[in-house]
Amino acid sequence: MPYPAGHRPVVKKAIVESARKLFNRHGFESVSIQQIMAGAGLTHGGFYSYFHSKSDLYAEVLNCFFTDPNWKSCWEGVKVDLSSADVGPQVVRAYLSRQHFENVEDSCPMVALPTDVARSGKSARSAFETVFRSMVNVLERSLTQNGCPRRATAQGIASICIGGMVVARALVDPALAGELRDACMSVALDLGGWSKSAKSKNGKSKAAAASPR
Amino acid sequence: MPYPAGHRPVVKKAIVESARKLFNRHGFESVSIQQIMAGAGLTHGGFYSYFHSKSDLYAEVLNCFFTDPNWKSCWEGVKVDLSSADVGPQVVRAYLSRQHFENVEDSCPMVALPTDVARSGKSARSAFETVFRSMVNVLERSLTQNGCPRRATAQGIASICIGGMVVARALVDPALAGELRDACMSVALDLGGWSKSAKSKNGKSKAAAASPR
DNA sequence: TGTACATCAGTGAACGCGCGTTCACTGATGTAC
DNA sequence: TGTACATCAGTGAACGCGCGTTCACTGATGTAC
Repeated sequence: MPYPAGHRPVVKKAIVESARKLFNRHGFESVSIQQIMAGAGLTHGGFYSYFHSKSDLYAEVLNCFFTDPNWKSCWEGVKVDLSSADVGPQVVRAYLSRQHFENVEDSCPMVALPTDVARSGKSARSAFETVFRSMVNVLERSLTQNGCPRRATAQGIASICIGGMVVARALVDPALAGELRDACMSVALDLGGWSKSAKSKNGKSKAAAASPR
Repeated sequence: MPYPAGHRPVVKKAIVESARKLFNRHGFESVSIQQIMAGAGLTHGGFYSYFHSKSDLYAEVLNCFFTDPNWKSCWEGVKVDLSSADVGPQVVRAYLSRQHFENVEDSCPMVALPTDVARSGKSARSAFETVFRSMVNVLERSLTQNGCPRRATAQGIASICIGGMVVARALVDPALAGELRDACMSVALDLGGWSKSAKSKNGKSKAAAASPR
């Protein structure tokens, strides 16, 4: 063997990483196996000793994303502490950050690939669903308890974050994209009861800031 | 000529319509010119007498969407009266309706194609931006006046609608997709001050319903 | 009205190309003796 | 330690295929006389 016994998993991970970045940037259809393998420093022929098909790799890319407990690659460089009580606003701020907006390659797959996934098979959509459920759970746990439907609010906040980023990436005008990210961030923080005015004014004005009348 | 003089525009429109439906369903890359032309009842060879390239057609499909002042094809069958004062909640309800969720072919392109557009050239993204600005404007005009940043709220509502639908389409579990649409609808209506509790209780509880504490 | 011609929308064969996938082979490594 | 062999990760040529695009041609229509 050209490499130590434990080497294949390392190579496999390199292929998945290469694929993740290329898929994030160009989508599923526009990326060839040759490009993916080249990104991992290999030739295309060896691909099928690691994966059954291109679709298989796609599902694995999405699943790997979920496997990472800290969603590290979701917003590379932006620290999110899952054990913190402040995790909700942290997630919102990181998700809608300029960093996450610009870093397409390391972006959350829910932002980069949602419509590709919607057109894909069960395994890809199942992986996507798991990622989404995780995000909603994290947000929900961070909402303070009361009688309101916290789960629905958490789903709404997640949708603003994902939708805002997806739309921002599709616009031409960078200024509008920035404005949209800011708007979504303030609305989302407000919905969660995490906005600055909420903290300073205690429980009443935070809702008023998001609801215009 | 095999057809009356004014026939070419009709045929061109048929090609655009065929392309719109196929792009909505399968994305830009996965649809061939042969399929598009077949959908319009023609063979592939004639395509280039109507369009310069496949990308050209793509931009035109998106532009046509904007051209339609009533966004008819956005939610085929769901009536939205743009002159009504209630247009905001009408748009939200139509956008997140089960009908719009299921009707992929006639779906709003911001739901079906946002990531395809994000990877495309300037013309496609410019068309997308115009559609988005229109949606935000319609929502903004429907928000009642007060000192709050109505534009930011309108952008947030639009992002919930688009994001909620994009995510719902990518999930495997239909029940979760339905729950998500409902959650986004209630959060969005609440943000706009259009929820039922807002109407009945007058100005205070509508905010509380969306903000969990 | 009838004939000859010009127009041009649409056809379908052909082009080069890159794709996903297969597979016989290479050659570096580990193992047996 | 040295030799012969087995293993197998990775290579690269080859496969059939469908793509976007081009273009010589067809044949139905409109026009001129």
